[in-house]
Amino acid sequence: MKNNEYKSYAALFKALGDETRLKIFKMLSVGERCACHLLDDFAISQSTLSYHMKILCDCGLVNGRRDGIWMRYTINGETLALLQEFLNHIEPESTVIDINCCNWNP
Amino acid sequence: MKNNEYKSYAALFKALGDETRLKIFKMLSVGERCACHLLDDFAISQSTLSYHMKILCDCGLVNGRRDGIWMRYTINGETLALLQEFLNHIEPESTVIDINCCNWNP
DNA sequence: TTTGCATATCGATAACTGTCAATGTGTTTA
DNA sequence: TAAACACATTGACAGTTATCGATATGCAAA
Repeated sequence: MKNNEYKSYAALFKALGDETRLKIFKMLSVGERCACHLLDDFAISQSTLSYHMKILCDCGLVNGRRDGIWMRYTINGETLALLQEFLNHIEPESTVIDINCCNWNP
Repeated sequence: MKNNEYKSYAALFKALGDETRLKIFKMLSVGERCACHLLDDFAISQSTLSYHMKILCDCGLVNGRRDGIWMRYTINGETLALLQEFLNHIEPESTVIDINCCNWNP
């Protein structure tokens, strides 16, 4: 994994690191949803919702499409798969000791 | 999933939403590592590393143990598994249309 | 083409974040 | 016990973030 790719993955985690956005993302997992209905589910203003949707879309986790006067949002499965893969590839080897650490003497 | 659990999961995502912390977490996946060696790998001050380790430990993603004058860190596999499970359970149903949305007329 | 609706953008603002240097705390060794 | 070392905490500060109200933009129906 190239070094600067961490920045991209960090952006994905950060996007989901806000409670409101995480709930929105989870809601989208059951299917396409329009902004007006998302707005009904949260005690936030319309401009704030738009701000959060922009963050989710900009990082690639969510796709938005215009349908007349409405915006309809869906999860971008490819980006989600990338993130799942990244996380699933982390397997903690808790038994491995850092034998090179400082003056480690077993 | 209870409503307030989103706050906990958001905290986990947020913890990994910083490039430095994400790299640290990935490094720990190969085994236990002490703070002094982590410090060598980043161009940050000792106090900043301590700040990041506190965030990773507080949310439960990382365990720290004192070993003499050193702190040795490992990934908390249980919390990681929870996060993996959360993310893996999100399966985008892109074909599902929000038929209840506004005045949808197919 | 004017009006009305849904959404995006802008400007302001309070709160939070990441960073450092300085200092405090806990542990080991001389 | 004193000194040295590793790490944590504190205070300060610049940058970022989440939020809102107001305004702009884009679309559709009248």
